[in-house]
Amino acid sequence: MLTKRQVEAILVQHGYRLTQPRAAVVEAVLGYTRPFTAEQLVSNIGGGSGGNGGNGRSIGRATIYRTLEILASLDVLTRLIQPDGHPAYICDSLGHRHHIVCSDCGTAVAFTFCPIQELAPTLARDTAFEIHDHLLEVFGVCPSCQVVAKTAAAAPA
Amino acid sequence: MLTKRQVEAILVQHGYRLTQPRAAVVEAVLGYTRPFTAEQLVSNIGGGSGGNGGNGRSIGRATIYRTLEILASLDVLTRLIQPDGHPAYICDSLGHRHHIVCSDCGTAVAFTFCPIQELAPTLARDTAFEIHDHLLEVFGVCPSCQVVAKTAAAAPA
DNA sequence: CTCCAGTTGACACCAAGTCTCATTCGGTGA
DNA sequence: TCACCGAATGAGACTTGGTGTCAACTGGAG
Repeated sequence: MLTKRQVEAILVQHGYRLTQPRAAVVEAVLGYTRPFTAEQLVSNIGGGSGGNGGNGRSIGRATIYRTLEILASLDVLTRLIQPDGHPAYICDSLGHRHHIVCSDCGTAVAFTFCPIQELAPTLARDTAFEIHDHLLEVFGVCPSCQVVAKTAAAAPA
Repeated sequence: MLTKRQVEAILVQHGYRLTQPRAAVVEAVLGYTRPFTAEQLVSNIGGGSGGNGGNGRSIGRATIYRTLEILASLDVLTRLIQPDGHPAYICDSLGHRHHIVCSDCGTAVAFTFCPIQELAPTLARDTAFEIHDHLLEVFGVCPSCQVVAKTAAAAPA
């Protein structure tokens, strides 16, 4: 997992300024252990109620969206699609990876193996397409939600 | 490819009424050879300009969204994600399939081979998740757009 | 310390999709 | 054929998620 320092270094390396709002977004983003939406971040550190931890400044909606876009372009964040179809972000190590997301609690587990990389040559040959990119998300139920579901089924209210 | 009759039969089989707006949506949907968005359909057969073919009735936005949802739930339509991240629909034969979509012109080609079905057992074992569903889209450039791109590169304005 | 370009926050705007509700209509039973 | 009933419809307000604009601010180089 990346640290705040590392992310800040990446930003500076790419010519982005290190501002307080950006630091706050980075800190918030690193605090999430599961996928979060831009709007969640807006309601956490933008305007509204506190829970900010450090300063009392509120961060603009546009700034949050812009910063997320920058972090995603630097591969600090991965953009993924939630089971409900909405886009979300998740922060984990660098590199190409996909996620398996729990439909109940939203927990995401990354896996680095990408079946598309194997499939691509065949697919390119069969369809004559030049393959540039792909989108892969797997949805299911995580171990702890499975336990909850079984418990609920065994002892219905 | 399904016919209008077949789709109407599927609707009736599942207890849905066969109404004029639904028939119009089905007809419009079957007319598309590439992915279309709900909003495209709204501007085609809802309100606005004609091009309706048969009757001059305009179909409500809500009705179109509702009908698309029904058709998708009956597997008549497949819901997919466009290169720009927006959801779209495509109408092809029944059954589980994925699409490779051209980032330039939007042409989609289906492929029935699903790498996730092979990957699922391993993934379930490694992550302890119970796998229920997945989302896979491949993006690239179709043969004709490749030709266009090469022609444009060879003879720049 | 000064300066300036990058960045910010506020807010208007837009697009896509959902919700509500009075009205309409398809299909069934008489 | 007709009446009836509940599903379906259309209009439009509303919600949600995201973008664009612009004056003011600020990090950091000199």
